[in-house]
Amino acid sequence: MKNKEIASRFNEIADILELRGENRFRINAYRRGARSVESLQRPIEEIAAEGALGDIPGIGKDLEAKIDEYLEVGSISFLEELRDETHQVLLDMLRIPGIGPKTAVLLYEELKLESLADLKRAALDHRIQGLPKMKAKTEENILKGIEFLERAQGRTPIGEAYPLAERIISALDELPHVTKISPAGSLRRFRETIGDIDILATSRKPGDVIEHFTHLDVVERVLAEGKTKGSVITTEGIQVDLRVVAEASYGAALNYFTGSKEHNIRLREIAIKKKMKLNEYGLFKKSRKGAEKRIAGKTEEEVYKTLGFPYIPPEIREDTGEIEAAREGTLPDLVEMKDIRGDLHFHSNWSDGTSSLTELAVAGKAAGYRYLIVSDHSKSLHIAHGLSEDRLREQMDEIDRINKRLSGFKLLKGSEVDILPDGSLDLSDDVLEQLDIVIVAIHSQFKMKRDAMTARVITALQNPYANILAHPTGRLLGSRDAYEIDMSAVIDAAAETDTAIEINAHPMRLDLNAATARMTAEAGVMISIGTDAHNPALEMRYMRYGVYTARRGWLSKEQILNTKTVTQLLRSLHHKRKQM
DNA sequence: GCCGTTTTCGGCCCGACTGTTTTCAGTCG
Repeated sequence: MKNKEIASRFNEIADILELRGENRFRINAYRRGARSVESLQRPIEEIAAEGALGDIPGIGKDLEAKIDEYLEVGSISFLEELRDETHQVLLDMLRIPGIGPKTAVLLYEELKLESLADLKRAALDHRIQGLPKMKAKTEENILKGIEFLERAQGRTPIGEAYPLAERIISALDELPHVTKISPAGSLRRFRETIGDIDILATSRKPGDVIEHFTHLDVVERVLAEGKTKGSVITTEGIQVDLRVVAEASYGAALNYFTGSKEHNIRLREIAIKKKMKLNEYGLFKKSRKGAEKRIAGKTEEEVYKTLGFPYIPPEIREDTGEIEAAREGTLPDLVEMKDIRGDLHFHSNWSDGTSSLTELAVAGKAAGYRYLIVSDHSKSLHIAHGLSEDRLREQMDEIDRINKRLSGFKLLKGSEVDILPDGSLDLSDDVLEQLDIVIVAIHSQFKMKRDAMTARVITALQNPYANILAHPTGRLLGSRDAYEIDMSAVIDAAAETDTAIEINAHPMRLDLNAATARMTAEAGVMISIGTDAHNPALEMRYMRYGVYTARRGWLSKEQILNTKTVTQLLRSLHHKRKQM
């Protein structure tokens, strides 16, 4: 799948054109094309093969030819020429916060830079102040920008960002004159990683709120402090932006600051066609005399309604079809936390978890669940004290004993069985047959060739007892890439063999991711959400990241295994055993 | 460079904050 490669090349073209001061609309066309290609739900090679590149929004004749060229020869000659004429340090400088194309070119030409190290040295030697429009402050900001770049590598996982945002929000919420406060941005859309944390509030005294915010304990450095907007870096190195708006604008502002940018642009374009104007202060209509009147803005619902749409939930505001679905009245009824009846991936202290079976039952019941699976590792996974077949039988007896003492709640007998390199399972069919639910997953030999890995997983799915494929791509956010595997083939096999695929809710996994989960469910495969918790006190709450990933994948509760009752769940899973 | 209920040319999302300026360009989201 070359979507990302092509998107990044279009963005690079845009960057270079911007450095050269080209027409900004031409630049924007490349950026729009890049976004469009990156957000495609399927491999661009497939679309090219169908001759349907021109149907992608933002892709016209020119960009289509460049995509074809890249797919055929692996490069784009136009970009190669641009690269030949552009020094790398110019592109490097664009990654420094505060430096845009104009400043980059000026610094490059005046200082004869060869690298970012040169720029840092120039700043330290005070050779930047004195250049046109550059003084001591500019120099200081450039140094800070370089430091930020060196320190803050990449984005923050939502599992870190969300709790931090909640702490800041609850601290600000205590202020007497803060009336409303909410997360916004990619955090509210529950993206798996967050660039910076956006928070929106309403207050009669916006300046006081901003001032309080910039003096919170978690603040290490203040980047900006205005009348309605404050921006800080926390001690963890995460940027947090706070905006304070008036009550009458809250809905419009929440919509604006939640994004995505692509979604917002679509909404604004629609507003313009309806002779309206949408900004963060509201939705406005122009009178004949040219005066503007606010016709919506207090709530998001009001903004969408006045534009002629139903409410679109934040998690799907990515311009991947939600505007069209809203127009046609076919928006999905997204799964919610309250629909979840149980956790379908959990470890006890029989393998590498921290808690006893009884403690699991107590925690599950306290969380309001009706069931919770015990899915300890199987024998091959020595490092996690995987259970032998005898130990697993003992555990099943113990679960039976505990269940007799419970009412309205059930521990399910499960196992997270290793998929061995040849695709066979680590436990015999005799034992698997006695389990309520069999999870299969890969924990070894990650570096197999793509075809072999795909065949390995498909073989496992063909076992009549395999119910759920867990963390199917093996990726760990920020530390390990997905292994080489053809997910389209795996999804097809799951559909054929009546096997579910997991959204692993652990915030460092989120595997399946939202886009693949959407593809999977569209193929008619059931999705299971499991926290993979090893410590209930800390990790059970990860369920929300799984549910929000499902929402980002457009899933309704009918497509999620663990919204079913125990009876429905076991009946649907055991259907496969009878079939095969 | 793309696009069309403004349709093959002439538009293209919009405003806050900063740092340098005396009225604004650059950057960011």
